[in-house]
Amino acid sequence: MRLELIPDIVVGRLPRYLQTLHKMAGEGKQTTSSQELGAELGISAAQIRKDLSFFGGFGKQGTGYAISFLVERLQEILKVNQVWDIALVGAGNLGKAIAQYQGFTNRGFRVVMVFDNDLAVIGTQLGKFTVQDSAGMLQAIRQARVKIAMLTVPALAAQKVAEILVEAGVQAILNYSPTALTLPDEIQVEYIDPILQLQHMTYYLKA
Amino acid sequence: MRLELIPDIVVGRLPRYLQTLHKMAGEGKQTTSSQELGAELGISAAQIRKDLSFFGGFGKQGTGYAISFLVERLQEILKVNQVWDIALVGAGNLGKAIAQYQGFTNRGFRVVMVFDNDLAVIGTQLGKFTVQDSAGMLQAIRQARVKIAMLTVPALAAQKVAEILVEAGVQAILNYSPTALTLPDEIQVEYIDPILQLQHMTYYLKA
DNA sequence: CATTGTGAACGGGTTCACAGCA
DNA sequence: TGCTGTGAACCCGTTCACAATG
Repeated sequence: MRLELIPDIVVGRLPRYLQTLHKMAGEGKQTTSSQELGAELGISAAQIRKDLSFFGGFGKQGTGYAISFLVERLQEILKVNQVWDIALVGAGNLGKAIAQYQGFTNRGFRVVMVFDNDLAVIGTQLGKFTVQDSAGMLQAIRQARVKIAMLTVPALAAQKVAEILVEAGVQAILNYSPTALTLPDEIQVEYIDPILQLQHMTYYLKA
Repeated sequence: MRLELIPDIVVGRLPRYLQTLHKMAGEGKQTTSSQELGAELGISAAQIRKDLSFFGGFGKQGTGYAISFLVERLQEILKVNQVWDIALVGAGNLGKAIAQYQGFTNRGFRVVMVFDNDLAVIGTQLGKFTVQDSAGMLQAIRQARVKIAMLTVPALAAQKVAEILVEAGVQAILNYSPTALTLPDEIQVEYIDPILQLQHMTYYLKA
């Protein structure tokens, strides 16, 4: 369910703005303009101004936007001015890679638990995590009040696992399994499937 | 560059149709309707019919679409009725996971070479690949006429590596690095960045 | 004087509704 | 009768253009 006081497509662009602003800040820039930000992202200046104006007048005529100020506003809007705990389900190759990924920190997220149902994997150490038995997943997630999960299980298991996650109180799922999930409207679901994106590109390739 | 005889947004939905049709075929179904397919994907029936009609009349009034026939047509349209070779650049945690991923086969893709610039990794075995020195990347890709690359290198290296890939003749890049790439218009680029998708979802979460 | 914020114009994607056909 | 294919209507996101302002 995405209640649309603000168009969802606008919300979807905000993280990209934030990403580029972080990069600019890292380069020591203090200020930017809708023009400059747009050029970096391949988005029109007018669109960036309009998107930001949904949330308030963050800029100054003549000078543009103060980067650090805009970063703070966007973090507030996206609710990433806090750290969200994430449960990772599926400790296969991909799950292992994600569990060890360092890039979540400082962007509002951290993995706090890893589950699998494979006896050969349960109990093994994965970075700083011990892989837990997914039999106890519902309880563990509910108790820790984790609201976000990443799903890296085989396609056939995804729907079932997702339903358990929802029952455990998870409100947002990032699904790496190549399957569309059917879940209640109020659950946020995003998909990552490299094959879909590759196939999109091959359409445009010369044989 | 995406020349628009067919709207790009339509092309982007075709892989999803294909994915669901594959699943239906695997369940033994022979036929489906725009209604049924749409329900599965959360897309309106009218939209599916209109999308498909850009490419031809694939259905039959009264009965719907023959799944195997539609799968073949979509594979043709997306040019995945062949196997595309992929070069993987970056043999870190994520690159390793992708190199060993079994899901590309039968969807039109296979990884054929893996590169890295880290001396500690070059020469090591990664599934059935030996990690090659990225110093020889340009030559190797050019010689093998590889047209698609996946990028799993650190953000700061991504732009530079992408430029080498383009020089080597790569026409499509799937970029897992959290950076926007600036490349010639005719190069296809798609991005995978879990943080952008997580931040999109947190907007809708209750604190 | 550069650049924002925004109402109005525009364009294109989605939905509607129905004719056509197995 | 059931479902496709499609022109027309509709809706919504993007671009335009300019007044406002530091």
